[in-house]
Amino acid sequence: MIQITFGSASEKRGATPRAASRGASKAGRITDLDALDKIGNASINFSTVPQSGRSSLADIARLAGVSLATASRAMSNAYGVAPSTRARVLRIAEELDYVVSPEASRLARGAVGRVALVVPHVDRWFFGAVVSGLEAELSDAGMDVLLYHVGDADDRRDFFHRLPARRKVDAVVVVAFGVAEAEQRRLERMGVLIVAAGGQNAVYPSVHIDDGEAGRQAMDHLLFLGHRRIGMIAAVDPDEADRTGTTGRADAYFAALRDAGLPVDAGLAVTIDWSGVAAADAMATLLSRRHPPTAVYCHSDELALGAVRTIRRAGLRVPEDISVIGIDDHPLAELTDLTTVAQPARDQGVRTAHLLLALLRGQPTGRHVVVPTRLVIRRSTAPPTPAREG
Amino acid sequence: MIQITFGSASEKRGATPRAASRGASKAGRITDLDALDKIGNASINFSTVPQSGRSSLADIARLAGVSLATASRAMSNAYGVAPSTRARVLRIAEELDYVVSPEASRLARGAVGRVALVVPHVDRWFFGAVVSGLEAELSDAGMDVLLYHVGDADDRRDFFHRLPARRKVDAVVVVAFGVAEAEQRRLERMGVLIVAAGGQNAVYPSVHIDDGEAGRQAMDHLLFLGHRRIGMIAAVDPDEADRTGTTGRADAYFAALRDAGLPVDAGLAVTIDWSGVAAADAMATLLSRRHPPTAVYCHSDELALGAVRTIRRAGLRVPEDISVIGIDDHPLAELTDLTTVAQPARDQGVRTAHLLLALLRGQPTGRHVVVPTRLVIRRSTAPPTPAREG
DNA sequence: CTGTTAGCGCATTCAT
DNA sequence: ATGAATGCGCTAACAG
Repeated sequence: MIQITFGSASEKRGATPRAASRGASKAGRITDLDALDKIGNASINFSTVPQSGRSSLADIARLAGVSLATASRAMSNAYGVAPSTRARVLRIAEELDYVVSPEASRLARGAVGRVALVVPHVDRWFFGAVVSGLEAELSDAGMDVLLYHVGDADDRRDFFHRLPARRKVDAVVVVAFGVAEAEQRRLERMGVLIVAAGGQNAVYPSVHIDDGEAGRQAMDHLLFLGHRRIGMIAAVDPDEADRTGTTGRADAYFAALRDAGLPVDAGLAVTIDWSGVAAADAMATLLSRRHPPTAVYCHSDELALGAVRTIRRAGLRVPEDISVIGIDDHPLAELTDLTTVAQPARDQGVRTAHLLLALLRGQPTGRHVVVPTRLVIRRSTAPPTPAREG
Repeated sequence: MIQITFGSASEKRGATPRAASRGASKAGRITDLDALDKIGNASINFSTVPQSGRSSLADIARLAGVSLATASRAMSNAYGVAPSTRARVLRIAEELDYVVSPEASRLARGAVGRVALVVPHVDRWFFGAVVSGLEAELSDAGMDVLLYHVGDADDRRDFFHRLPARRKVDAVVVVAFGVAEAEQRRLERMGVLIVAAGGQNAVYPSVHIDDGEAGRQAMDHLLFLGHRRIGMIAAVDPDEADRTGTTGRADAYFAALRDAGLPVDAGLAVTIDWSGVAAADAMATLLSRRHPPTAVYCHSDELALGAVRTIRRAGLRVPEDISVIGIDDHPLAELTDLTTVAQPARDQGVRTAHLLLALLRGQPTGRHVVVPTRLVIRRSTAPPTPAREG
């Protein structure tokens, strides 16, 4: 027979039941779900649908003819209960569609099994991808994922003031943003594990790319192609001014120029916030120089696309007249033939989750994971045209 | 009357404490946080950081010289407590950095104050934007937001099998995807409110655009420009075959053609999944026709960008040789000068949250909200070139 | 307005 | 292996 149970308790019980259900569901999804529906109740009418979890452990215990304690053990502990008893309890629970009350369970146990994700922009690709990776691994580990979106400075201030996740989670993941010192202290008052995903953050365990290296790969590619007058469209998060930010991408620009023995033209580096349209404007600025660059290094693909738009509108071609390179390997970079330095986004989320879980379990682990980036050459970069080099 | 409130008690505490802290924060964010940190403890050393919530309501009550009940009331109820008493309790709580235990509170209260977001792709712009809107409104309302990512068919099956959110939430929001009938039955067993965001879903209260109308706007624009041979790159979610899907965008294509008295060339409509690279391939297919279209209507901006890439690689120009239109108004559509039918993404999330909250409070409300779309003309569409009309 | 008293549903000692 | 008894921290009657 199909032997499935749901809810938090069942999640800890080991693989047996789920394996069984998978085995029994070869027939396909729909059929499978239908079969499940038939367990315990045939009627599907909405008003008749038994609301899961309307019964308590006590009910189960009574029906199974065991004590509350035994029922509890049967539901959660791997041993300490006779196999036959356990089976009986589980069956009853199944029939009643019983689910343990997470509130009660957690209250009694003390643990919470939840983690908070603090994200500045869920709607930007990179953040979404990181969150996606985090969610997958964390929920696989049986944890619930709470989402906190701190878009603007107000959200942010409010979050750190109120710490709404306080006492609700075992850990918090700050996704790709720097945390100011004062904010750090607030965070620490939560008394929970803190890790950073996708942002260089020395104070917390973290996984991130090496921004300096990524920038260097972009710049070196441009230099290798023969460009000597390279512009930069740099971005900073307006809220990050005083934080442990990632200036690595900007530093790389100057370092690469210096190492190549090239002069730095202050007029060729413009700093904006992370906005494509701002980048478009910035590109216009660069084109207004007496000697515009033959190539532009942008801190992200989105910025790069903004630059490309302006270049095209000016009647120039990419890459024949001006080369453009970004960082990220945004999905649309492939569609827009943009050369870029790829960073694994989802993977950073996945790894952060692993780091987090290891830390939570007290397993030994490194505090920082650096994931590699790599140059992806497409059609937005090429050697400079002699005519324009002058 | 129904008198429901959500969130942990401390969140409802009224404006007094927060107002006070805000009042003291005129000096700026950092200083402000510093000030907060100083309340109750001066030492910041990590090992000395008082873990918030290590004290219980009982402690507060004792220190404030009141009973547990009064302390509880002071923390959560708006009235029934003498202002002076309440102030005292609140102050003590503040000093001890006390936070109510959500588990205990919810266990005793019965309510949960949480909602689950079920999302197929957090890393795609539209979904991220909807989630962003949902999160903002829901957390403003004091609700916690649980995220469930059901990427592929396996995730999906697993979610509906296990219903991991069972008993953990007051409501679930399915973000932009159809729910098969069998899945509906599973969902309903959760016995909670279900609403749909950003997807046409007749069975649940929902907010969405009119896909047929959106498609019609795109097609009509193309027709108005004079195009007679229009291709379509249609997309369907591979997992959505048997669900209450949105075929509206595809239907609009045929309806528009019919209304314009134009013949339908089966070879000009190709259906793929929601992938830009697949769209690029599809465009190649269209270009391989004996009479390629002079304009292409794509079900999303991402698909449109894929089409544009192929067109350009073929040495043709957009829009001179072939016009391309999408749907969404993805942020990058602006940067890539793509003409499109804009749909409000974040706003759909916001409105869904409002709908959800109203429903939860038992307030009267319509079951379905349709948000408008509008044509955004950029530079990827133009009248057909006579030479190519042949 | 405030204090007393029961639970909320479950996980754990202890016993047996 | 199982049962009885406590307690997790808080809220909601119910008195006073």
